[in-house]
Amino acid sequence: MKTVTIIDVAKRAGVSKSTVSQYLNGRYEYMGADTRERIKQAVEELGYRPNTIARSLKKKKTKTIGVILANILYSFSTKVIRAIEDVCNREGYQVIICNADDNPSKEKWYIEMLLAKQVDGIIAIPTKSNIDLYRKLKERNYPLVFVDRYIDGLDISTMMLHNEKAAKMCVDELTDNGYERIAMLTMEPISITPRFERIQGYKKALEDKGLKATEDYIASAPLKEMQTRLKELMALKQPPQAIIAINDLSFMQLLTFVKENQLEVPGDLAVIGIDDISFADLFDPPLTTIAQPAFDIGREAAAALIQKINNRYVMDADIRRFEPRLIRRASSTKS
Amino acid sequence: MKTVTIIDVAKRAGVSKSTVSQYLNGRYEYMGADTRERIKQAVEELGYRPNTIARSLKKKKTKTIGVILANILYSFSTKVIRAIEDVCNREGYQVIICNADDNPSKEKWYIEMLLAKQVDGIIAIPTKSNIDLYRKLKERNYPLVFVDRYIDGLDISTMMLHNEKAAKMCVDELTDNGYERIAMLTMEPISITPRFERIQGYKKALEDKGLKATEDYIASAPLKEMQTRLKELMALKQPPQAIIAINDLSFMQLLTFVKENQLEVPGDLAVIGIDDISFADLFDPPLTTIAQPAFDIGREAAAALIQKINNRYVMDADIRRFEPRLIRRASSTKS
DNA sequence: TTGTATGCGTTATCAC
DNA sequence: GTGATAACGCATACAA
Repeated sequence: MKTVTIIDVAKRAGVSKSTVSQYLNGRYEYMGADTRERIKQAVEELGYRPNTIARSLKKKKTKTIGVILANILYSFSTKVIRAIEDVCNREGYQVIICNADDNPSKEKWYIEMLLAKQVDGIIAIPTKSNIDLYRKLKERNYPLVFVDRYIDGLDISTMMLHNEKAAKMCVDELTDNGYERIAMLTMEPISITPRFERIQGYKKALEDKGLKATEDYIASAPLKEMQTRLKELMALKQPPQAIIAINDLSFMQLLTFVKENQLEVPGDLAVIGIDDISFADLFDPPLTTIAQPAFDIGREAAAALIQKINNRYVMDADIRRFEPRLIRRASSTKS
Repeated sequence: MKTVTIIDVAKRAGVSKSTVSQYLNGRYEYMGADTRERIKQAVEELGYRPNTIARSLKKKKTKTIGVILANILYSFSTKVIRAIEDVCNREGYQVIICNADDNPSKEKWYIEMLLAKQVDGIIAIPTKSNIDLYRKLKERNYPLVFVDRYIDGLDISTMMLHNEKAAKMCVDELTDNGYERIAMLTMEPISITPRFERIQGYKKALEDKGLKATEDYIASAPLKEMQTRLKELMALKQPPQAIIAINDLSFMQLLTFVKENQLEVPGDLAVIGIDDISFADLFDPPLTTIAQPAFDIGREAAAALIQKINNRYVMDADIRRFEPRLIRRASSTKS
């Protein structure tokens, strides 16, 4: 697999390699029509393919970006990635994906690798632990965009759901339907932005309605222990009449609990989940959800990153909030 | 963001860049302990990061692979990608993902880009249309592994489900439960490997059981028209008693149909689906599925590719079949 | 219009 | 043990 270079093409076409380079970069003004044709021929005959690596070394642009996320298996991440890849493809960029698994040292390793690979920019769903590294990049003016999670004091543009509003939508939908004892189910840790903000929004919304937000009703647990946690929650003297699942994974757990305990929804318990799970319509009864515009978020993140790469002006410290959307189905209606 | 190079490190440490290079590549035998220490210092103080691009240009290895698939939103692809990324990460490779959307020209464009980027190898869920390009790569001995789909006459190692067996499992499960009129629901086109083979397996399995496989019972349609197609199927003089969904997307359609027409499962209609959908346990009744080991497939694909890259012996023309697994739930039991 | 020379940041081959 | 120096494949300023 001997590689054919620009020199081979030049020889074949009987010109110098600069001329070929001109041709390859579309600067046709600088050559005769016949030369151009000869080069075209030579390129085809030799099956020549420019070596992007060499070009990158020279131009200091790789036309590649890196995306660091927790886990591509999460449907939000998958959608974000898909949207990012779409706009990148359109702009001639390619994307390297990195599953950091919410592991700071893995995240750090990926950042280092991406930088060593000279990627033109990075989109990340960051953990809080590499804040120093991110800060250094920011100081160097390195193109960087965050998604889903905000890191305080870093001033990096971030694309995220309007989490408080999403939680408020849940609460309002339930109170409108007459529910008063409303609990929230969340995964741990609760410190990451979306969970934190949704819990805040939940509390505020309850207060707005003149309801008290007791800590008892905020049920947090790691995924594996969620069934136990739910059992405790429902064993309170005053068990909730409705539960808000903070994201799709929690929602799955909640539904499993409902099913195993043969609770009637919404009769025994109303439920509503943030994130639009694929089978919301298929469940019995259909599930009310708050959808977040994952594709929009991904698209805008990619667009912003590319703008930064191109050195166009992008307001940094710019947290863009995306609107949640209530999809009303039967699981939250009046019982 | 002025880049600090190996030369800066050399100056700082008071040695030549060759020595630094030695150091960076771990050939410590060729230097004194003090030099080594000085270089280490210099690297840290300058925050030096080797430029992988330059290294790649010299070594003709990028430690990067490309993965071309139809759509990362499909759960099979997502799992495969995740597994690939895992083993690549462990081996120091990074992965560029490409959503070709089953569009041959997009696929071709991605292949060209990946080659231009000098990726060390490619894993693809190929369309049939770029067979010539793939053949050329194969002839050049370029590291290439296929997943999910087999291309006849190309002799490229392929990792895929034992599709016929999967279909047979469905049929057997249903006949064991007394069903005789068994239909199959599939997306179009039916020419791609998994669909084709599953349909074959379905036919054979029926014959094995002494049942006739009528064309009437093989319902194929694009996703959007599947509801109509199902209506037709169920309107036959002899409608099926059971339907096998050929993959998760078809299965979703089938379940939607069931729900909208308030059919009782498995009383009115037994159902079973290939691919393990996430809510199989949550549906009412729980859904019998045939799971395919997507992670294993991805892992083995990546392992095989890396072996090829390292020039270790890999049997090509080696189609590795992975075992489907029946997860028996209520939707296929005796009515 | 086309050609020459130089550099991008590394690695590798040899001298010293 | 260490240091020049020549590649790697391409882009570009400048000369012709």
